[in-house]
Amino acid sequence: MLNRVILIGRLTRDPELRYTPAGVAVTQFTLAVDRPFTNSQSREREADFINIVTWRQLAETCANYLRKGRLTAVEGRIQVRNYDNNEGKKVYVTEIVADNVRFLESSNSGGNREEGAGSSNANASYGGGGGGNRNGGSREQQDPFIDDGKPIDISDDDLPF
Amino acid sequence: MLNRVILIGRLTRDPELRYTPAGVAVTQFTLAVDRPFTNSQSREREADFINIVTWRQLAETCANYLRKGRLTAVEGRIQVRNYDNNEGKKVYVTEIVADNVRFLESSNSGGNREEGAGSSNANASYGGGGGGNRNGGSREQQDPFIDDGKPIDISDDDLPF
Amino acid sequence: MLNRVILIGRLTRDPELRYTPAGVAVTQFTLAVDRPFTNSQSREREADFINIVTWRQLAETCANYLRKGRLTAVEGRIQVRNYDNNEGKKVYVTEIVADNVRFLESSNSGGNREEGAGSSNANASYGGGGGGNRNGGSREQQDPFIDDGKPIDISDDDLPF
Amino acid sequence: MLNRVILIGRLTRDPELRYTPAGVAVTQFTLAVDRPFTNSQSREREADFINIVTWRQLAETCANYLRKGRLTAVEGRIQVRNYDNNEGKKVYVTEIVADNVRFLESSNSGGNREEGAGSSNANASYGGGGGGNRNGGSREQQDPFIDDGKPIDISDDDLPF
DNA sequence: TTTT
DNA sequence: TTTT
Repeated sequence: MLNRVILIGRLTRDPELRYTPAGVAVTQFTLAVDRPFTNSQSREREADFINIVTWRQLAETCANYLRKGRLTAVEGRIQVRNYDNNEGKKVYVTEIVADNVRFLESSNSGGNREEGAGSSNANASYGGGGGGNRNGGSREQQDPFIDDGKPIDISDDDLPF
Repeated sequence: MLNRVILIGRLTRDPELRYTPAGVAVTQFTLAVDRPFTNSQSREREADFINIVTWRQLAETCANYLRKGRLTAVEGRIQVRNYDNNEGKKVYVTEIVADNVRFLESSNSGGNREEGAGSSNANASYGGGGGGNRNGGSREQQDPFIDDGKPIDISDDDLPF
Repeated sequence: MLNRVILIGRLTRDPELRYTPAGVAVTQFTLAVDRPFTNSQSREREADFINIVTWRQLAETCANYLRKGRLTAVEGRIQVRNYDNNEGKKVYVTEIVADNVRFLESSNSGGNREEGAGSSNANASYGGGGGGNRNGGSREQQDPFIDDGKPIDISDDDLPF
Repeated sequence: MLNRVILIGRLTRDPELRYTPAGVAVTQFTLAVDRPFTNSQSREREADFINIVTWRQLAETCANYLRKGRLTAVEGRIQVRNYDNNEGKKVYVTEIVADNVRFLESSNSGGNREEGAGSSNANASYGGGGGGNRNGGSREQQDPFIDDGKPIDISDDDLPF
């Protein structure tokens, strides 16, 4: 009924941009979010590694401007997908479907940047073009990301927008 | 670095209260949170089922007053634990460590209640006793909830408070 | 750069629906949000009274279904407007521009309801019609709500959507 | 009942640290938070200027490490105070009582810094010393900040912690 | 499988 | 494995 998440952390690697068969852009990345306390045994500060998914225009902006190590703010909703793995067992995947991403470090201010040309310090815009950006999402029965690289069996109808 | 989640949904079943070997109260429940859109194929409104964990004083209040079906608001942080399952494979568990829980329905206003005595419409207090309530949490290497019922191998030192 | 507010509280009175000269619906109400602690002197629990503004489709839904006393969740952004009062002094108004409102109590479950016909327990939908709902807002130089009742000098161009 | 705000913006000037007569540290600053859209007339991106208050340990950390222009994340609750001005009129002040502040730019990475010695890139810790940090707050009847500089009439009992 |  |  209400589902809102706000995170600030750093990308663990460069974002991955893909396209559904219907041509919809999807970008995934993982945010390392430091915990507010240190582990009582190791005395070390740990992090949670949280998977982020973005769709459409926002996906392309993220793919263009985010890089490993960059400090980033993400706003979105928690989504729990499930799919059947190769042993026929249900696997649950929790991820944040982002509808707002803020680049807190430009390409020349932080993070490690092995990229050739420095990218601009642009910010992700709210939503995309003419459509709502609140309802990005993916489907239930199958993990669109598990079949790495090959075209995936998703029609436009599967996407809730 | 910043990690905040706010959810409103309904309990899928009664909460489960346990105690660590050191006597720390832990309550778990699942919140069904309706998505803001309907599935484009089935035309049905789906929900995300999100696992919540609470610790200490808040755990006991939740166990006392929450019941299956009750509308509830939860505030907390996303935590990703992992443990090795019986096949030696790493399993990742995502859950919300709540530090604020609001009971939006009292025992006599909604939800289905098969419980004998009606419970009060009390609200969960902020944190507990004399300590901070922001840093509840569980440990990394082992799932404290997988070994259902039997005493579990967690010392007080594992708990970050 | 990022501006997000989530509140749960009760309406202090029935919402007020108006229309700008261009015909855009605006609904205002105030939420009483209990503080998480009691006043250290009076030992009483106090509340913050927070002004909410909604626009367009959401404004009409709120006007139709919300009533004084109802428990309500509001999601939006903080906005600080200012206008010159009749003494030529700048007055600052802080309010929440809501883009998501959840009715936590239907007409027959709580709040005081003097209304004749009971209204349904409908939920506010995300945004409106075909446009983005993220960018509701009001303008800077003049308070559209101060000139109570009479038509107000706002053209459609003033509204950022 | 639930009251949560998360902001990212830049300080409009250096923070101001004061002490109540009882010796409690209070720091105030203003955050300029860019709106997610441009003004439809001026085509310019505007900002909301939002007042932040922090108490105790967090107040001192903010005063030490924040400077004008720095990109900063703030988490807290909205509070509406009121006081009677010199004409006996009630004035309402809305501010964010922060319980978590994140320094997104260190002294050597951004913002304008006229300060002599570079300050460290420390982060505000969660809460302070031995006490809870959730319930910072200020009092209702009088504005502790209006009587600039001179000792102010607040006893410890006025402060809800 | 992880970031600074 | 799911709630209304």
